[in-house]
Amino acid sequence: MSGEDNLLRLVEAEEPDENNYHLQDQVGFILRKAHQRHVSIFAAHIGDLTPPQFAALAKLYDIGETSQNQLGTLIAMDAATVKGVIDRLKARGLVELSKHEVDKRRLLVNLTPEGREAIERLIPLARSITEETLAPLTAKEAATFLRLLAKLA
Amino acid sequence: MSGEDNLLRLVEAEEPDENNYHLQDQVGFILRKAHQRHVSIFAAHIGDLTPPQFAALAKLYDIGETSQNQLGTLIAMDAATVKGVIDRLKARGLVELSKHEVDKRRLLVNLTPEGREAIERLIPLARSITEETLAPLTAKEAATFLRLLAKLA
DNA sequence: GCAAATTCATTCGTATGCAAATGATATCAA
DNA sequence: TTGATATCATTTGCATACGAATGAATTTGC
Repeated sequence: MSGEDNLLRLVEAEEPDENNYHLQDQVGFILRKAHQRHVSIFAAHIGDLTPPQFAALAKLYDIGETSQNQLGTLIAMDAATVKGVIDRLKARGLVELSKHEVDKRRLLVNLTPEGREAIERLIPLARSITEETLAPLTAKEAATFLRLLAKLA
Repeated sequence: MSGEDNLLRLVEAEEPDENNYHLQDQVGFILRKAHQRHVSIFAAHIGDLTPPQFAALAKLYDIGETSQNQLGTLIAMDAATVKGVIDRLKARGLVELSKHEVDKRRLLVNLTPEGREAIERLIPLARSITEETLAPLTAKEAATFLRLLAKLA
């Protein structure tokens, strides 16, 4: 029956099933899809800010004023990407920029009062986003997943 | 000691540690970093093709000719994104386009001989990429991780 | 103390990724 | 049959993401 059909198919294909490549089983492909799903959940909860923009605000709220480059390192963005993100946050009045007094290469970034207010308002929503993203897993599975995911990141 | 310092810090902050928001512990942030790492590994092994371009070729190799829209569904890309990917693969001679005889809305996509040759050459490299991406995990952890990741994607 | 190397930031080019609007075609339903 | 819907593809606009090149400022090494 099914087994014979599979055997026949494999013989016809002249290669065992293990040698076939299934895109949908590859970690990179699934990782990309999981990330897409998260971004979609994020957008449904926080429509007027992207995850990278939120990350920048949350990190500034956590550590206070820092250089654009240092901020990029902390939120895993290269220099070109972080510049664009900060430019857009600045245009919306959520962060302000200033020059480092000593090291003239550095551009300091800090939250404005509006930015602080925004991030304080958004953090509860971010908790919901995390919760919804992990909703397909049990609490135990979610803990395991986060532990293993952190190892890969 | 350390315990007293922590207590003091929490009292000063006037909130328990559980109420703090740590960006680096959020699933979305780690997911984004893990995806970035995978893309970087991919680029180190396959420099002249991106993961989405590879996904398109691999899926066409798997299922044969299909419409651009259907291909997008199978590789998790919206219509606008898949168009750009296919345009670039076409410009490189790896896929060819044709009109559907019956349904004039549809644009059929198929591998060229060069595209077939390319994907056959690249699949072994893709296996290495998967392996390297999962390298921080044991075999058992990797199996668990893929199972849980699939639930989220 | 000075030349070399490094760091910080910017700019350019290319490639996803998605929302929204549009046009062409096909299907459904009254 | 025809009018309303739905599907397929394209285009535009915006937002990451990163490599490479550039320039300014700092640090290192000798």
